[in-house]
Amino acid sequence: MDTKQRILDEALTLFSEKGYANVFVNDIAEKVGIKAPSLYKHYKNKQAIFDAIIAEMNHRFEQQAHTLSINGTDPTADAEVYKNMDEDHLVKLGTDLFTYYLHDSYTKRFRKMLTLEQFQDEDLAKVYSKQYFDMPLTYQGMLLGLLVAQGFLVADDVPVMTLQFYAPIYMLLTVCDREPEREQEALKLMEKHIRQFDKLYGRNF
Amino acid sequence: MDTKQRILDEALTLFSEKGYANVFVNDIAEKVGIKAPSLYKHYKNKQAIFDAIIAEMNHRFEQQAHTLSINGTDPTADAEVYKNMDEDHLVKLGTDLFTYYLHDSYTKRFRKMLTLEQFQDEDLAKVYSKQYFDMPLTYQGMLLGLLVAQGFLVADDVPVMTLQFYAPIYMLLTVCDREPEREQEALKLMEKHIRQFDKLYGRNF
DNA sequence: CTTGACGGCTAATTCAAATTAGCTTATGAT
DNA sequence: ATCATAAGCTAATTTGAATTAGCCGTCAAG
Repeated sequence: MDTKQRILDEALTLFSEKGYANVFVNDIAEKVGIKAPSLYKHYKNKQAIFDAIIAEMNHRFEQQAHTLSINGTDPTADAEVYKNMDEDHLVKLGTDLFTYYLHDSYTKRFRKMLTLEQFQDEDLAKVYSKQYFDMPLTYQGMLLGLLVAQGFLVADDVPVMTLQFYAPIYMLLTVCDREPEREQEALKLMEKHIRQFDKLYGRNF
Repeated sequence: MDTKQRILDEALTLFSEKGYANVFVNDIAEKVGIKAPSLYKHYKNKQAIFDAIIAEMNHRFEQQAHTLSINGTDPTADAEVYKNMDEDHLVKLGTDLFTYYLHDSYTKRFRKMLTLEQFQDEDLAKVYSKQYFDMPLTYQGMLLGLLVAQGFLVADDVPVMTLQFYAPIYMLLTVCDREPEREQEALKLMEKHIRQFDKLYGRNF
């Protein structure tokens, strides 16, 4: 990886741990293995580093949204997968989602950085909500909607059902971001949550 | 309110909006209506202001925990209240909880400040988790447990049920902290969530 | 009625962090 | 071969925020 990219990488790590204002260009340079003034050969200033990270993040998010919407708007593709879904599959779905979000290096650092910067301006607030509230609800809503269509789940209000599926997962994720040592506890609770969710929605009510 | 307290108050407001590092003692002084150096007549330095806020927060949290545990460990008190609970009562319970947490000035500012500072050190992380994860689950678990005991709800795993009740409320709260203009949307979703929750747990499964 | 401490002010001072200046070396294109 | 550029370095410089020094008015206790 070239220096320019490594700067973004190390800066992102630091920003996600301490927040923009608590990171000094010196810290970033040190991690990269160069002196602070050399950073300015690559970026105009500290803010430009932050902006570049946000730009890259938006780019990745867009790609992700694009991918999801391609898969998502082609019900036949997913429908096959979920044709004979059962509780264990649903648990795996949730657990994989959780584990991916929790451990994927970019995902994790972006999320933590956004957590710390979300109140700085409206744009960041919107990005956060979109990425961790609206999009998951939309996407998972499509999946769960499929399961309803398949007769695997029963619900008269899919958006609310989706909220009830996702919110506990989201909440446990934020706990683990803060206290990584609680991951096992969180995973256990999550599995119980999904099994219970399946029982609740798995039959008529 | 005397100056010493007003400093804490204005500082808390600013910290909750911009985070500790982005607030200058000058800003605080200005809000209080004095010059920066005068702050030092009341607090040793900027950090001491932050510490005093945390101390006050811990104090309030402890009082709250104490109050809750008094009411909570006396089932007869709450049992009466929930004897003839119905769906509308449950909606009111959740809505009140949500509205209180969202609008109470101290609660809101403490929560937002903790959100921004939660990764700074382990203590703050623990306080956050305790206050917004463990305690609500414990306390609401007791309430819901009572409703189960009354036969109003049915569940074999109360902790998971509680998570499913609380997590959506928590998540909608964080959305509103970030984008206050979404409050109405959030309230509507919340009401639907609770009604659905009641339907799900209101009969055997 | 005076004195001391409380709380405010202005004018420094300090200090750390961001940024700029200007030199050096390597390297790839002409 | 040389020259332009990229990318590093050290040594300033700038800036701005926190803090300290030291002065002043008020007021309550003696």
